[in-house]
Amino acid sequence: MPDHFFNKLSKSITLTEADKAIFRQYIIVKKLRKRQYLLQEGEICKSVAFVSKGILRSYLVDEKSNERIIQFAPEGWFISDLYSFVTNEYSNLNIDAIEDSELVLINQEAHAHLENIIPDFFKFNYLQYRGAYISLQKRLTDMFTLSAEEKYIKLLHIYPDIIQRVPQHMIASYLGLTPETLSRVRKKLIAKKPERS
Amino acid sequence: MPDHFFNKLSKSITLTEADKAIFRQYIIVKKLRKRQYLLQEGEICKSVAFVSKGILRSYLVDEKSNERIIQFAPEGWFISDLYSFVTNEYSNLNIDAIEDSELVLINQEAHAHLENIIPDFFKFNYLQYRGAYISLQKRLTDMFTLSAEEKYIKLLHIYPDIIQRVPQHMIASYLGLTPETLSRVRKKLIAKKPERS
DNA sequence: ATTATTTCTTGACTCACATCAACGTATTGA
DNA sequence: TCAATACGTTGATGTGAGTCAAGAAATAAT
Repeated sequence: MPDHFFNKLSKSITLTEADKAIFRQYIIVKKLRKRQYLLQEGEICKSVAFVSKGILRSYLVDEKSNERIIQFAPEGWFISDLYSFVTNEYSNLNIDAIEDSELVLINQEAHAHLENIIPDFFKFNYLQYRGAYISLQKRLTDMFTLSAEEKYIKLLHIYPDIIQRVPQHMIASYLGLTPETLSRVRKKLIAKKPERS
Repeated sequence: MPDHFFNKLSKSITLTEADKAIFRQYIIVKKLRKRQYLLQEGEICKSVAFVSKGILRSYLVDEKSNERIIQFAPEGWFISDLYSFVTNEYSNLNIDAIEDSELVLINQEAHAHLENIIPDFFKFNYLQYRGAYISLQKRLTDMFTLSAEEKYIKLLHIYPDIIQRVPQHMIASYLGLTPETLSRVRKKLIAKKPERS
């Protein structure tokens, strides 16, 4: 089951068979049904999840109980509330499955231990965080700079796959729009550049 | 001059005198006058800057030639275009000094080399990136969730020092507001809760 | 199969913030 | 010291996206 996970690691670092054997001792494979929570606000985020199948989302719920999606994680991605994971503070994020999914979980102790005994795993996380920071910065400037339509088009180019798989109102939430606005944006776009059949 | 820099590192990792001696071989101390550029868009970001005195900003300029401030870096902070620094692609960011400033520069080669020979420096950067990612995520959700007034109040609480030192229109730009809007927000706030003398 | 639930669309209306424009006040610099 | 430039305020007006409400389509559940 964790093959997909090992493949992911192998893209950035060198993993020996011995390393894999160690990993297997510490990781937990878990399935999640659609709509099932991995983390609920108020809990402490005890593990990082690698998605080997399916797709999850992290989001927070504001005072008016609107959901704000922070991140989608389809297969090959990691998801967690890093803040809570690192500080052991209560999370204000929710993470749940959008489709039936399969995960590889690494809990706090395992994560720290693995980083210690497998230096390349430490390096892997270094690269992950650095990369995540860089892309989040891009996203932030886009959110500032772009109109609703431009945001949607950009997402369409960067993650066409996610747009296919995820309900439209979640896309809207991720982009910081209302479902109504996104619906109108799409209508306008379809009028401009009709679907080829 | 790089004392401030060493202090900063020492807060997260252990630095021996030998380590410091190595650092001194690789770092460059540089002064920047107010309004002077450290990086201009179209260049490749060749170094990471630690601010030991003064304050810098990174920003991008959109089609309508509005400035969008990404980050302020007062003393004790790092600034660079990490994307360009890591990938060697052309930067679309500008970095300049808001006040006369003093920097410690570490260029790409030095940075990579120092990470190799001083494992704790590697660890330090790991922590930096991780922390930067976490706080950027908070900022992103704030930008989505909060009104102009709430954004300003939040900034006032988190970085009161920066608000004191930086022209108001730059605060507006950082918050994704126009100077006019910020001016009106402040007027309203002062009316509500008058300055104590 | 048909009810229930979730998701998407459309229209009418509102509003927070942007834009445009003019002017007052600091700061800076030869 | 007196332009010049940078910075901040205020008012009038515009607009993109939100809100509210109602119904249509699609999906899921029994």
